[in-house]
Amino acid sequence: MKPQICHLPSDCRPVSEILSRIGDKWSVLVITLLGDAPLRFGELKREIGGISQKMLTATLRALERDGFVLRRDYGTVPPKVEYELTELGRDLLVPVTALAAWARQNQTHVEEARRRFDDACPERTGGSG
Amino acid sequence: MKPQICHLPSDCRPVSEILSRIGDKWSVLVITLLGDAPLRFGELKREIGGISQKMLTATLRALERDGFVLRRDYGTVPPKVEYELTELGRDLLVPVTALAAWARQNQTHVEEARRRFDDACPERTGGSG
DNA sequence: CCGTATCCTATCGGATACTG
DNA sequence: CAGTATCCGATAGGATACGG
Repeated sequence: MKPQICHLPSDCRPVSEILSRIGDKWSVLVITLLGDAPLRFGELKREIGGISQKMLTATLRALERDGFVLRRDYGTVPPKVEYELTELGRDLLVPVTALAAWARQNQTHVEEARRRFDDACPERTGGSG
Repeated sequence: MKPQICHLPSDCRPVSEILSRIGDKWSVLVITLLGDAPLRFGELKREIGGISQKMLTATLRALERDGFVLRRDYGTVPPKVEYELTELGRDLLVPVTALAAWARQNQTHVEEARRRFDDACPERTGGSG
């Protein structure tokens, strides 16, 4: 997810960067789960229940690359790999948790707004006013 | 833009929902700009500088639908349409701003982590080999 | 058990042309 | 100026098969 060109004050670039990263699909989910406790690959997959190996791997790789997640390979047979949040990851968890709290608190407002919009929309979408 | 099925505790669903919405591409940018002042369509487009009409329209529609943005059509010729944050939108601005602040503060840490990762596993970064 | 590679589809998102 | 419709490339992401 390239952050595209941006002519705005310094606010936009890092924010779009982070948002594109953690807002991608499963990242917040993974971060939240790992914020609770370190988990193995399979445990994460089972907990999430709906993610493909490919996406879980990609998500973890990206998170690891960004320094949010630490991959701990025990090098055993059968393989055992544990993932845990780094300090940066736990740090990120704070504003993410705040956003999560907001989302839970205002969830119904958003849903109502959507219903209102969808109800008003078909009569409006043709013209303005 | 579906949030997919999710078997997790109540945390994940609304968060993924919100994150998928505002983390999509331009939404945070638009919200941040409108958080400063109401703006017309063309002003937004010029300020962002890199967004297409299609995407700006889509982004604003989605934001309007979710109740974050109010579309004010003056019904004049030539057309004049102003967009501003609703109360819900301004409310959302709070955790988003917090995340933005975090992003700015930790931007270098992330970049360093990426460099470290790319330096440590050059053969894995590309994915194809 | 922990991945990787490939295929395939849906969506994202830009460029462009057109309307009112 | 504000917005829509269409075409097109790029990417996200699931299903599956294969490998250590």
